[in-house]
Amino acid sequence: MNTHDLLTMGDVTRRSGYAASAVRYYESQGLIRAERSAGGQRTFERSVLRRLAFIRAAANVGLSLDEIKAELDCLPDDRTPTKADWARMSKHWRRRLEEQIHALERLRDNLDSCIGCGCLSLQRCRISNPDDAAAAQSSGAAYLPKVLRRDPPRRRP
Amino acid sequence: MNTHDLLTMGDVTRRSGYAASAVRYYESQGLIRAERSAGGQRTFERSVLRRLAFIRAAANVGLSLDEIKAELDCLPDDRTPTKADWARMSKHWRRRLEEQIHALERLRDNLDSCIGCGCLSLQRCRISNPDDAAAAQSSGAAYLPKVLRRDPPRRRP
DNA sequence: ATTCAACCTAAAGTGAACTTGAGATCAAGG
DNA sequence: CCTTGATCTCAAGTTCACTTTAGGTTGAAT
Repeated sequence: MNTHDLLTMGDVTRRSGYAASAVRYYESQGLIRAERSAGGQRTFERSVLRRLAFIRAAANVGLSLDEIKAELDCLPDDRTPTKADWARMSKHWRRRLEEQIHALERLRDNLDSCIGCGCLSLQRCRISNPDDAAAAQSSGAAYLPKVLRRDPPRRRP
Repeated sequence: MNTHDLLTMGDVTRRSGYAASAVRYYESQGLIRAERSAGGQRTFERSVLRRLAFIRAAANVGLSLDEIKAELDCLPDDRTPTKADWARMSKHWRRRLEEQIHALERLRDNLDSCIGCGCLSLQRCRISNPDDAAAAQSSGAAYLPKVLRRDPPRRRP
């Protein structure tokens, strides 16, 4: 560990939990920045740890690296983020989180009601038999909460 | 649309919302089954729509195709699933859904408390500054809910 | 001075989940 | 019969988010 306020790659991997290859990749994609020592080795400012933590959390919320980069780009890395910066970003996240939570809750509740409804044959239960609804309406899988619906193919982050 | 009770590829793509290539892929992976017409074209039983809806929902819950296949393999496709079949599978899902929901809620609440806590500089707030906690403890990103933590590298579906 | 872990780069590889392309065949209407 | 649109197969390509490999350099400790 470096007592100086610049971090080595080793410091960063140990403290962020990311592999060096991932850290280098994030740098190559412009998500984090690194200076170089005389010999060409990376040196990081402490703030990179915050950015990496942010990246992990955002990825967990389901943002793609491109989206994360877009968010980070609004956060000038030469100054400490202000409350306004943070609030702006979190509004974004929060909406996403809430959507995910509600979508999952709806899905869960549909499961519950299906089990509870006694529709043994699964013939008329909406969740188990969405094809009829689809045939009647035209769009397939209509019972799925919108946020979770991956329309035609998945776009997978 | 076919009035017969066997479906063509076109019926299936229209009614499931999946692309033909995806349907063929799922067949190749053993997630769904198809008979063949004299000329070699696929014909599907209606139940394939249920399976496809199941696949989409399960994928949305975050199951990989392998996991989905494992679940589907417990569902004999020659008979209508019983309540027991369904209950068994849903127990699996439900736990997963609940974990995801709780994890997201915890993340959201952390965001809230961070915004509410007035830590303008983000210097001492745990969510914005997990590096200090990490340094003190040793494991990085300790504030992330366990289910969401993607430890070293991502496991990405 | 030597050693050796820690770093570096560039390019290629990985796995999941599909999609695309090429070229051939099928099925149904006119 | 002919045309047209739907399908077929098989191989190869795509995207994402990294990791692995190979081979060379750095820098702190002995």
